[in-house]
Amino acid sequence: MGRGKIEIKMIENPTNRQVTYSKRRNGIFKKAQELTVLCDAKVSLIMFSNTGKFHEYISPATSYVTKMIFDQYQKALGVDLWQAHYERMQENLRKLKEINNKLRREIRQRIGEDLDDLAINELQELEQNMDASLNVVRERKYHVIKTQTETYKKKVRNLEERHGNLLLDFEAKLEDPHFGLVDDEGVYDAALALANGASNLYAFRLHHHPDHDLHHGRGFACHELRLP
Amino acid sequence: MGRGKIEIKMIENPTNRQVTYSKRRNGIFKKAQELTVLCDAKVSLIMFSNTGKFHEYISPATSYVTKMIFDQYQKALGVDLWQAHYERMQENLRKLKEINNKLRREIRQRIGEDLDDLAINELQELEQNMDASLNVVRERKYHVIKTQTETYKKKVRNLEERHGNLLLDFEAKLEDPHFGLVDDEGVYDAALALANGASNLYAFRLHHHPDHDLHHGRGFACHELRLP
DNA sequence: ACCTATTTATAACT
DNA sequence: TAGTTATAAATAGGT
Repeated sequence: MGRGKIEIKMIENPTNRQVTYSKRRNGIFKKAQELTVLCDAKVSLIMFSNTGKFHEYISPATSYVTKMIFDQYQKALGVDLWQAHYERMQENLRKLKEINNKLRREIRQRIGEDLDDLAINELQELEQNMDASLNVVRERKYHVIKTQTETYKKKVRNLEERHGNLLLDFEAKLEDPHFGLVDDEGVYDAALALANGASNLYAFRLHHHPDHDLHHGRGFACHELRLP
Repeated sequence: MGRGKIEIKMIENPTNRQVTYSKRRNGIFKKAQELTVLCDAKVSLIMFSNTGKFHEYISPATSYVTKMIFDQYQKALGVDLWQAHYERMQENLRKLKEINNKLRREIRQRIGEDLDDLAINELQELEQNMDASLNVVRERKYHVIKTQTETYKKKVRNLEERHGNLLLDFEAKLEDPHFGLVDDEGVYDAALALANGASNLYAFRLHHHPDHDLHHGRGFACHELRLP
C-alpha cells in the first residue's frame, strides 16, 4: 500500500529502513489501540528497532476479566509489562495537572479573581475579550428567547385553531338530526369529553432533550394538556 | 477501511466483536511479522480477547531480549509498590480528565462557544455572571491605571523638585565669591553639565517587568530623562 | 514533515 | 466460520 508494491524482505538502505520502521510502528500501535477499544481486548506490544530503540504499547486494563487474565499471565511469566505503562501514566498525570492549573487560572481570571499579577495590557486584553464574549452570550440568549417564543406562539395558535375547529364540528353535529341530545348537562359533558379526548391527539412532544425546554414552557404545555 | 467507516468504540454486538477481533488480530500479526522482516526489528505482541482467549506473536530472537529488559526494569524499581498505586492513579487520571473537560467547557462557554446546549435560564445565569466578572476586571484595570498614574506623578514631582533645588543651589553658588566665573559661556556650560550630570542620579528604573508599564508611561519617562 | 498514488486492510454482507 | 467486494486506511516513494 504505497506508490509501489514492495517485497517483504529486509530493507537494505538504513535510512529507508528507519523511516519505514517509524511509520509502520505507528501504524501497528494505532491498530493495537483500536483493537483494544473495538474489541475490549488487552494488548501488550513491545518492539525494538534493529538500532536497539525500544517502543511499546500496553493497553490500559479494560474489562475486569481481561485484566485478570492478563495479570495471571504476567505472574506466570514473572514479567511486569506494566512498569513502562505506569511511568507514562505518571507523565500523563503530571501534564494533566499542569493543564488543569492553567485552565483554572484562566477561569479564575475570567471570574474576576487572580487579577493582581496581570499587567495593564493583559488586563486590557482580558477585558476586551470578556466584553466580546459577553456579547456573544447575549446574542445567543436573545436568539434562544426569540426562537422559543415564536415556537410557542405557533404551537398555541395551532392548538387554538384545532380546538376551535373541533367546537365548530361539534356544534355542527348538535344541529345534525342524528345527534339529538336530551338535556343541557348531557351537551356539556359530551362537549367536554370530545374536546379533552381530542386534545390528546395534539399533545406535543418536544423533540430533543427535556433539559432543553424552558421551565415555563414545560409548565405551559402541562397545563394546557392536563385532563380534568 | 471497509464497506463503511466505523467509529472507534466498543462493538456492542458480541458476535461482531468476535469477528472483528479475529480479523484485526490477524491483520496486526501480519503487520508485526512484516515489520520484523522489513526493518530487522524484534517484536513481542501479546493479546487477550475480552473472552479471555490468548494470542501472541513473538518474533524470532525477541523473547530473550524482551524478558531481560523487563527483568531489569523490575529489579531497578520496586514493582510491588506499583500495583498498590495503580488503581488510585487510574482513578486520579479519570477524575482529572473529567475535571479538565468540565473546565474546558466552562471556558468555552465563557468565550462564547458551545452555547447551543444551554437552556435559557443557564444562559441568563452565564450572562449575569460574565457581566459581573467583567465589571470586576474593569474595576481592577481602572485601579491599576490610577495607581500607576499616581506613582508616575509622584516621581515626576519629586524629580522636578530636586531639579529645581539643584538649580537654586547652583545659582546660590554663582553668587558665592568662591565661585567667581569669567564669562557667560562658561556659566552656561557649567550649569548644563551639572544639571545633566545630576539628572542621571534621578533616572528612575521601573520596578517590575517592562510589560507592566503603560506605553504612554514609558514614553513619557524616556522623554523626560533622555540626555541631550 | 507532508503529500498522494497505490496497495492493503477490513466492514458489511453472503 | 470462511469468502467476497466496496470502501476506508496505510503507506512507498517523492518533495
